[in-house]
Amino acid sequence: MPQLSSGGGDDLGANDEMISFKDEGEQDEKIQENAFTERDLADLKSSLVNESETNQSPNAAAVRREQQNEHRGYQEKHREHLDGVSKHQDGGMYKAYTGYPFLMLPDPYIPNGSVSPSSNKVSVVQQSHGMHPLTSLLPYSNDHFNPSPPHLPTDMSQKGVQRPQSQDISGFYPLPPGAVGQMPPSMGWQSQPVYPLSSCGFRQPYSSSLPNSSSYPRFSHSLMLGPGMHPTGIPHPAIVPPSGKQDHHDHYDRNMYAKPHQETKREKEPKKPVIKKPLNAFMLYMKEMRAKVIAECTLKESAAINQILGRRWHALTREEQAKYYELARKERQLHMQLYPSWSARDNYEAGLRGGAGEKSKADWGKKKRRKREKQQDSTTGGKRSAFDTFKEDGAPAPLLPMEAL
DNA sequence: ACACCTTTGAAGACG
DNA sequence: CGTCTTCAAAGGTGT
Repeated sequence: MPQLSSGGGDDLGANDEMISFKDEGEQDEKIQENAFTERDLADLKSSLVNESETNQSPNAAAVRREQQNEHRGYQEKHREHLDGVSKHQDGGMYKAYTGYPFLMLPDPYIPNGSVSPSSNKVSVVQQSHGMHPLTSLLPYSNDHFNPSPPHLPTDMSQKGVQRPQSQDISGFYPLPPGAVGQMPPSMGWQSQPVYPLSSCGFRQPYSSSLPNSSSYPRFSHSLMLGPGMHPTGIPHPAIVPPSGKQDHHDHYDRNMYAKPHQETKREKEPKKPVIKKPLNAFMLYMKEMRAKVIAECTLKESAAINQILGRRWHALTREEQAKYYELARKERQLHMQLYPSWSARDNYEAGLRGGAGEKSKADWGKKKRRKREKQQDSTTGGKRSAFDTFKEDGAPAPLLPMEAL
């Protein structure tokens, strides 16, 4: 991933977060050492963006309003952050984190898991069109976010490391090879509770006193047989019909099972189902928070919403982000177990985006060329970011975090 | 009908 | 090994 400044001063908290998850031991010290500095840089950059960024989109005003609100909140958070840093340097939070991978989440899916059904407090801001099944793993209440000592085999995401059938994962998704279809109903892809969206008061939505998720309707996967079905018989959100562009109502949305017209269309074109990439931490965050932002900011345009979400992501504390990184890690593990032979490259070649099925190589090349041209416009040479947006808007270019120091 | 926009992160490709 | 590229989601907008 292109970084504004690679090396010593990581510009964004997200990246060093990943380092903290991925590396053990030696990284630990570095991270504790740099915990404040890096975060501070991220804060600095974020505040720069909030203060000066302008937006050319039709929703620029709303985005700016959001920025201002966020910035106010951010300043408060920044004060708290100082306390947090001292905690980290005491060997608290990050000591516990360095043992990546770790599982600190209570398991709402395991019938006899560590969390009783009554304590299955899963606070989910439900989108109108579905919820990622793993999102329910998020213990949004900080009370439940309790980093525990790692008890997983070390870094399963490392290449060359054999993918273990980790107990943790098999607990979530008891999927021994060849027996993956025996997922207990409580562990199937379920519909998620629908909680009312907040108003623009921007309250913290993650109350720990949430209704028992068992009181919400569930759909056992036996009801979900359909195009999004893994060959093993397990429906998985990563599988989408090859009809091209993904239905905006998620493939794991219960509504997908009530679209016979699409069904007939698929029957006409029986193609190999497409296995999508597992969602990363930010994607999971977006999925969860999108509805909230829409409600608060009365925005609908995804591009604008994503800008806001990007800023909010950076405004999150490490602890808050860690929830999503952990969730994403589980997502990847699950994905690896369900589709061991899948590679992200499969979807590169399929040319899924926009997808009327497979794209010709010429189209694919065109797209690549366009992207290259676009990136050449950017002085950073990397992907556009909120930071880049500034520069295009003619505002004086902000100092890069390192330059600001 | 479909590409684009916009975000971050993961992973593959490539020099 | 470092950098670049693509794709995950989303839905309004533009062609």
